[in-house]
Amino acid sequence: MKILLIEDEEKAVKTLKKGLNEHNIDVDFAFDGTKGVKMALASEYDVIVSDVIVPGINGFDLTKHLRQKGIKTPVLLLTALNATDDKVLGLEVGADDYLTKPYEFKELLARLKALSRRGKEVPPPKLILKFADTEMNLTGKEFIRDGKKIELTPKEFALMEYFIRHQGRVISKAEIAEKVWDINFETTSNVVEVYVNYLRNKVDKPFEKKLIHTVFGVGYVLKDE
Amino acid sequence: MKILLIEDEEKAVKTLKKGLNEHNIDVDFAFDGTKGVKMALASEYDVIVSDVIVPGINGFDLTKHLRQKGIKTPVLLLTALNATDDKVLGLEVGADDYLTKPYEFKELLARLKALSRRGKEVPPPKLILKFADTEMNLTGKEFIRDGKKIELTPKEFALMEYFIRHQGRVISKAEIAEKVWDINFETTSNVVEVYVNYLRNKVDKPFEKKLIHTVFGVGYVLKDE
DNA sequence: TTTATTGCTTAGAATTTGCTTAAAAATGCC
DNA sequence: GGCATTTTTAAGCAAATTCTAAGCAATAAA
Repeated sequence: MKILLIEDEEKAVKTLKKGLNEHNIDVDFAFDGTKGVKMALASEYDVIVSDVIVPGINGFDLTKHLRQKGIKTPVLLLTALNATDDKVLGLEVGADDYLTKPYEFKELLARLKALSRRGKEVPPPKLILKFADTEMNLTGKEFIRDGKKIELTPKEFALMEYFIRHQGRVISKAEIAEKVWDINFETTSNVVEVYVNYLRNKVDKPFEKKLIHTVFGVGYVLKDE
Repeated sequence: MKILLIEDEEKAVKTLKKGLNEHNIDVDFAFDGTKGVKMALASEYDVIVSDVIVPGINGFDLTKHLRQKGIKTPVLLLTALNATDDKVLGLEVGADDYLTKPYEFKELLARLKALSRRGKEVPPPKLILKFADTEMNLTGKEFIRDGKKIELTPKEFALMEYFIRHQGRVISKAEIAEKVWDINFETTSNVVEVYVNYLRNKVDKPFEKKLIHTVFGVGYVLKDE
């Protein structure tokens, strides 16, 4: 196992490093948050352990930062405070566990093992929908056509997903409004048309084959013709 | 959207209710499983969210119970950290999704939306009318003769549908005007004639056999002769 | 054969429906 | 709170459909 330790008390680092090494755990360390973020981005760790109060970026912000960058490595925060609010904040921010000082080395070890196991858990099954030469990753919100990634906004993505889930069937604008926009009443809005237009610009225009077809007076169909 | 939340931690309920309400989601809640089942049977929800460990009936048994009663509302179970076995059991029992605590509110929201959408999906019954060598798909507004697809405008389609539904019977122009155009009074308009002409051009002209026949002074018949 | 009636065909005017664009409003992020 | 992005609204334009009207063709009765 390999962990990243972010801690500014030199003595603590030394003790921990020694203790952990004895249990076959490699330890990289950083003395401040800024350095810590850089290291976390640079290499893969099983767990990141950070004191909440360190120079530069503090533990909370560090966690937030990493999560925003898409780093999902489990984070264990260490703090002297036993404030419940801090714990809540820590978890909100994306940390996975919390340990208040002073703690027993055994406890730290146990949690590290648990977190490491968790990090290695098989990621939840990737939900992927496919249609013609397109592919959409529902968990990653990624849409690809002909190998090229296409950036879609959330609404565009939801609309495309609805199309793919009902490929080959003609879908009325009212149905789309209801299922994708949650509009249950008659509406004069033309959002659906606007978004179909947006989708076409991104998904169809750059390609030879068109996938979204209009059925006049009825709605739209997604088909490969 | 309206969900049922079964959770015994009062604080969690409060937080969730507030957060969900902000996203336009109505929340009913029950503090124990027994009450939860009763409520689920009494009203319709888009999604049921239940902690696995609640007083009375637990999340698994609750799901099983509801499924036995024929309730198909999607169920999202909340389980404690690292309980991989729980996941498997939950899904076997008929739950639709699981979320391990601690979870991000965003994630919960995303899954609720996904589940709500799934619950509302109803496989559309394909309505197809057939006559002679023609076939019409009422949901897709597709008309086919002799394997060849023929594009019809909405009015043309409606007229053809009326013909097929009354195949073999002589239909007066007044009847067509009333049933297809919603014209209930005497009219001097010749729309019906015009549209029969349009239909003939598309449906009969390119083929040997004619299907639409004029009965002079009376009306039209659809027959295969 | 003539004539009145009924039906057919056609062009284009009127209407409806869909597309596109820009800007305003709302949302989310630092 | 300001900024960037996303979503919605609104209006004008384009395309397709629907309808009207007029002339022509077919039919039936005289």
